[in-house]
Amino acid sequence: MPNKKPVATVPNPAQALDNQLCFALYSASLAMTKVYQPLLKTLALTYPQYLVMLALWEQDRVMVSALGKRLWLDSGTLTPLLKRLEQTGLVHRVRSLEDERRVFIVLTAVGRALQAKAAFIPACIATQLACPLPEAMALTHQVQALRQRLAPATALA
Amino acid sequence: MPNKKPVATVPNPAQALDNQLCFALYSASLAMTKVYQPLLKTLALTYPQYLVMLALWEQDRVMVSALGKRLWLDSGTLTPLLKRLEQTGLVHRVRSLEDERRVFIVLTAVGRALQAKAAFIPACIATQLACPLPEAMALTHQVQALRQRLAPATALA
DNA sequence: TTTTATTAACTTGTACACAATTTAATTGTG
DNA sequence: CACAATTAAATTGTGTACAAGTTAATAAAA
Repeated sequence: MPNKKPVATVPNPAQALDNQLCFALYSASLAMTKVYQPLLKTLALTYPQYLVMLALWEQDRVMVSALGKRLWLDSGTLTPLLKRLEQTGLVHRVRSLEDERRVFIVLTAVGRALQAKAAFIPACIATQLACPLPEAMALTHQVQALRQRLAPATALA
Repeated sequence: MPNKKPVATVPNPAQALDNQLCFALYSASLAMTKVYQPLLKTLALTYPQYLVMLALWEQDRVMVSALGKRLWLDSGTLTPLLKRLEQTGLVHRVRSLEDERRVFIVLTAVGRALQAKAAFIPACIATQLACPLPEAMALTHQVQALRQRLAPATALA
């Protein structure tokens, strides 16, 4: 074992890990994923796939790029994910005839039916959050507002 | 092109994407990463590597598992990341002589010196957040509290 | 109307995350 | 001491994320 003691280097609070909003978001988001995972396993969905399905249950027959805009993800992420959803029979990927660059994502009957099977999840999560609904909603709005403020800094298109 | 119109399926607000705290966190965290990225590029660090360095600047000469506890990450994630940091000369990975299962992570001189070079980042981010500091701190605490509530649900050890 | 520019999706390569398993070392127990 | 149980890190395999570049199709401009 190294024979020196642990070294605390800094007194710069701006660099303290626990003062980083980014780290709070990052670790909370990962922790959230882990809470969803056992529930999603029963549906054979990954967490990002679940988000895609939530978006499609609201509106399907959308272009890959529209889905990306909704989820803040690019085609490099979505294309392989959507191919997996197609392979598991939840969506169809339909090339547009009018404009063959476009691919529309359409729910299959199975994909649409999955919505009812997934309906138990929000309540289940709410229980595990141990957080009053108004408080959870307020936090959701604050985080959405933050994302909105970050968007112009990152959007290139 | 599919000749049917877009289909809005559901009136279940619990399944609405914009009501999901998980999605707010997920997308905000990814957006945050994109804001950091051009800054971190000047330091040749990825975003998770930056978080590891923040942790090590607070305290180095720590076991991989201790670092994992601090960052909520497991050895499957950290081991390859730390090997990359070792290759770029920022840390040493020192196998303990007392207990050869353990690996201590120790900053190199270069790794320690990087802290000063990274000191500009928090202020730069704060500017782009366009968010008053007290508000950002309050949000940080709320998200940390949420993570804390999620932890018992996910912790297995 | 050729040419140029733009667009949409896809592909490639790198780096996470993490479940599940493996390896090796240490500890605990009889 | 033997030996089962535990521990720490590493490995393997799958699935994101995304930058950068490609391909093919459409739109715009000369």
